[in-house]
Amino acid sequence: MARGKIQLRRIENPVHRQVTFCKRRAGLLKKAKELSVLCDAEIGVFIFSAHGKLYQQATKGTMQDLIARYIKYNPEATAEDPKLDNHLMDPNKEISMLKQEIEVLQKGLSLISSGGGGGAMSLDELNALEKHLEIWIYHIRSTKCHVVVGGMRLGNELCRIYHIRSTKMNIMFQEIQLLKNKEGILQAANMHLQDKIDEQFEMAANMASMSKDDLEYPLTTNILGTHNDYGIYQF
Amino acid sequence: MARGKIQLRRIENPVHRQVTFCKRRAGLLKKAKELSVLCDAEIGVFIFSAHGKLYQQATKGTMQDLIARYIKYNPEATAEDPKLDNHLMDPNKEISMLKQEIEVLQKGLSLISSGGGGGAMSLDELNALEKHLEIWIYHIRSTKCHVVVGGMRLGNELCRIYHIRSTKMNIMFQEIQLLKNKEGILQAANMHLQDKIDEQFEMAANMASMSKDDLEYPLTTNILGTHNDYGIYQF
DNA sequence: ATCTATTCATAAGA
DNA sequence: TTCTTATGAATAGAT
Repeated sequence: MARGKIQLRRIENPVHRQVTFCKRRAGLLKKAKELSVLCDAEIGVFIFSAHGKLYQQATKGTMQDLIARYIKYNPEATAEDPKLDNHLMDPNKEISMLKQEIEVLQKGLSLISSGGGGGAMSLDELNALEKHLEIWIYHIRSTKCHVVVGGMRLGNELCRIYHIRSTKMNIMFQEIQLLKNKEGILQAANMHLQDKIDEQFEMAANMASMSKDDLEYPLTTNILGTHNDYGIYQF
Repeated sequence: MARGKIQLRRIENPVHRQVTFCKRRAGLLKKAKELSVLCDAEIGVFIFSAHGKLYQQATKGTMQDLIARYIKYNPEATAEDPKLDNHLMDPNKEISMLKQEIEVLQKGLSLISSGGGGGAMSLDELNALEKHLEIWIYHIRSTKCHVVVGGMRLGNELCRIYHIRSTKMNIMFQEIQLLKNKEGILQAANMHLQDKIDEQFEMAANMASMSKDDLEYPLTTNILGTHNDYGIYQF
């Protein structure tokens, strides 16, 4: 509409698209407000960006009320939709239902996160978790979530701590690599020493007919085993 | 906006108002369609005229789906109300809040379960989970939702999921302790071996007058140094 | 409705 | 984002 007409199709350049989205979104909401004021109309607009973010405007009252009015306007159209039906049921009943669902979900989450906390979980914990996971998977499958975000704000402090943790984990990871390398070197050194001992044993045996058993130290190669034999986890 | 600017207030002349309503309504819906196409957004508009007639447009899918999406997203419903007391708030708003909370919980749980089948989580699974969490937190951070009060429960859930990272760190910490122990054992084994070699050397020297230098291996005790000499960090 | 004179919205570039 | 500016679009008022 300015400095060159544009085609009525998706703008491929992401930067241009984003800029245009900002401008036109503002323009659309402004137009809606103007129309509402000038002509005494009640208008609702909601815009989901490609990334799933919601922008909305309700020119009179709340969007909730507008939606209620919309649903009331053509009841037969929405009657089949169970999602919308929920909003028409008894509020108290629905609230208790939802709270129950939340409880199930919270149980699942707490079991998982606390159970995994110390490394190994007890058998009882595993059984309980399994049971809750089944319930929970049922809930997820029966819910079509095509919505990305719940509107939550993560405090700056939490974000900062989060990144510090990332850094610390990286350091820990390096540390583990280093220790593994050292382990490898020590194992090699031990084998070398064992070889030397064996060698010396041969010499000594040849010279004095000693018993070999007195000089063998399997500790160095077998007792520790390989690291992964501990079986706690794998990197 | 032509042949004279107009004031942004209700048009009193009913004829003018009706004409303007027709024109601008068409313009608004056209703008909505354009924005949707150009920027790949999903937009719903509904207009109730002063006399209660409904005009609507859903740029993708149906208006019902859009409303369902809106209801599931619904950051506004939980954002406005500073009152936290569940029992005193508007039932509709509470329902929206609870649904949002459920969504958050399901999201977190789905991340966890997609990785962990039914048993303890491996570190690999935790890594994958962590990656998902980062994306998730990114989404949360990039959402300008003014939700402050989503309630203690919502915050706690986030924290609980967040602490899965702690689980990973605990595992890493255990791993490091384990490696350090192994290092100590290996060092001790090496010293023992070195002692045995020295011992054998003495015997051999006594028997055959060999040079001690041929059998000493300082590698085992000095080259690696102690673990903390690497100085990367301290717990 | 249709027509135009204007005002508005906005694409492109910084 | 935000600002500027040249242009295309939308539309108020007349027909």
